[in-house]
Amino acid sequence: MPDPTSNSVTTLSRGSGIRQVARLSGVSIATVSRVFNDAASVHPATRERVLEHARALGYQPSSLGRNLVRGRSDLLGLIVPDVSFPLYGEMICGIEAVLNARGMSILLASSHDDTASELMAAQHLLRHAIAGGIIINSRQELASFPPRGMNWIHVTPERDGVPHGVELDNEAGGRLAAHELLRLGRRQIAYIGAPGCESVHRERGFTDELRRVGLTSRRMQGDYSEQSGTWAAQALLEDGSGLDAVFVAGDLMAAGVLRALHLRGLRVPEDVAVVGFDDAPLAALLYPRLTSIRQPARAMGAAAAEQSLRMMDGHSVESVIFSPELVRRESTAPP
Amino acid sequence: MPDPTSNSVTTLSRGSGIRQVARLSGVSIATVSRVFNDAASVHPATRERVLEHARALGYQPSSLGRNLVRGRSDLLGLIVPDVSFPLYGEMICGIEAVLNARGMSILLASSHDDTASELMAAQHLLRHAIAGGIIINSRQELASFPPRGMNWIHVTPERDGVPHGVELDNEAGGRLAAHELLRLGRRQIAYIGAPGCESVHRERGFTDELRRVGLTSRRMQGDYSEQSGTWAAQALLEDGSGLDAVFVAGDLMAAGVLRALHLRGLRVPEDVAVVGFDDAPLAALLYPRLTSIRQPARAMGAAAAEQSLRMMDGHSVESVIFSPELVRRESTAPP
DNA sequence: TTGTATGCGTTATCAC
DNA sequence: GTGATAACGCATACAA
Repeated sequence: MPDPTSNSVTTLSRGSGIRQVARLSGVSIATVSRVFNDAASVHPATRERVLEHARALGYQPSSLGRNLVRGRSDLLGLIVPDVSFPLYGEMICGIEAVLNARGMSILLASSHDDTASELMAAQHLLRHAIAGGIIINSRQELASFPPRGMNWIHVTPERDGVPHGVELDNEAGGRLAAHELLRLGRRQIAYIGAPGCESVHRERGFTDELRRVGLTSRRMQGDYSEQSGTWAAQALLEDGSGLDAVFVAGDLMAAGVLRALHLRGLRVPEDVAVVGFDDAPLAALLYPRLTSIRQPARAMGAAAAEQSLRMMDGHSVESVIFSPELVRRESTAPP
Repeated sequence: MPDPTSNSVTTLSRGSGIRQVARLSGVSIATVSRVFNDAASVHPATRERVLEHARALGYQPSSLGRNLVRGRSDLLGLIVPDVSFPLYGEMICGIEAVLNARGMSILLASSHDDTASELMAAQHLLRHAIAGGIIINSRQELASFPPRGMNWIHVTPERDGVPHGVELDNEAGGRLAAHELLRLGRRQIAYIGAPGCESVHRERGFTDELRRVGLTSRRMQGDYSEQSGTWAAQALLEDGSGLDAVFVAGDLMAAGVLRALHLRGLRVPEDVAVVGFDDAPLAALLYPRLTSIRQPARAMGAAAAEQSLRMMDGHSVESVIFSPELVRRESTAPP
């Protein structure tokens, strides 16, 4: 075996390694390792000496080496459809906060709402021996997706009846919207939905609540875009059957609805009340400020991270369900 | 030395390793490695055989091992003030797209606009032997910050006169706004700024352009929040010296300006024209839709990633300066 | 309390 | 074209 210090030049050239610290401190690398994992017993004097030399050399233990020997990295893999979507950004913040407290960080990948790239992303993350994984709004079959060899936490509406991680109680959100609109005295209410099961659940809660007082609602289908909100609202207005409130499955679409109403010369909330969904930052900036069903994205992200941490530690995890909240703003009022 | 295959159970338990593939294929691990780095000469038949067994075992080379021996990981460290800020999200998307093409991914950290946590984040990333680093809107002294041992690409307005990476030509943005407002026939123009050098540069370009036609502008100071935009606009309106256009340093503040104008019963754009800055997604959703100076965030992110890649490959990098673009919408028109 | 020695999964340098 | 084998930087079981 070659002299452990013989290649110190190489090592130095890419930052000081554990060996330089050991050599200068007059101890073995094992002791240095112990100091930095402040686990076992190290003589206070020795520890001081090592720490001092480490500081002088600017030594930091390499995560690469540490993770390799541990067989698991200190990274959490995160797959998100699109980082630039505001709600996902919030979730990421929540995740990061929890992770930082454990000295871990996020390895980021985007799925672009595409099954194939989602799968590729997952495999890529797996190669890095991530300690855990979180997938936001996966497009895959929840039951079969997690490629294998590790468990993922899903942040997504319930599907396939599979327990999976964290979700929002979308039905409760729908009920919240209906309840508020009814409370305000609205009676001719419409729902504007979008593809995906979130929308289905929101609508179910909404119509259930209306049915309790013997009301039904008309419905239109959009695609979460502003434009589709405008179109849907226009269609609703055109058949002239009367409309005094509309519940929209997303804030972006709601922005389109507000515009259509305004173009038509209708006042919000006087003539028509509007309730959005998500409470994206945007909601508070629209004119009039949009009443919306708040999805606690940051908290949901944090919860997902905590579940993932539990899973890493070998504990069992259960699905945690978040309750949405009604945020009253200017777009709703009595007629 | 123990039999290399003696610990195959351990290895298998955490996913198949290079050794199982080698053993089953009847070749040495060196050959397997060669197959997956499709570099050197491997007999086509051998390659086929190895690939087949690898697929059957679900083998993927471990990034941990690979990065360790290479002394550098395939991760790019990214420090961003706040992931949930829309413009940063766009940049991240741009960065990711470029990185994916190289099979690299993003190691994410947040600075929360705080010097101390920014430094900690950088050190944390460094421990992971990141191949490169990008810092968005660093709070540090550009000249001294990059801790040491590696070079970072900064995405930030020019400061300290240090070349650093990618930036937006904020002065040009200011000129663009002024030019448009003048072209439309506006003459009583105000600027609403905010702390930081971006705002200073935007204002400089703006006033320069006004000066060319012998005009000056009034100014107010906000802090990029909607509320501050409202206050600034109200202050502008109250001293009654006339106002027919306002250039605002950020879209969020511009939203506040629109609201203040509306509350005052002034029509936009008929009475007062408004130009924002950034062209955040929000801009197109306000009422009226906001004319704004577009900051090509996605392209800037991509450029930063490309510069970082160049740096990793040992090439020199130069600062790349992006030109903003005027996006005309409903908030501007002739008086 | 400390040192020695081994192995983590991979790449790369030599031989053959 | 292929196989040994030495690193890579670290943690840890075991010996001292």
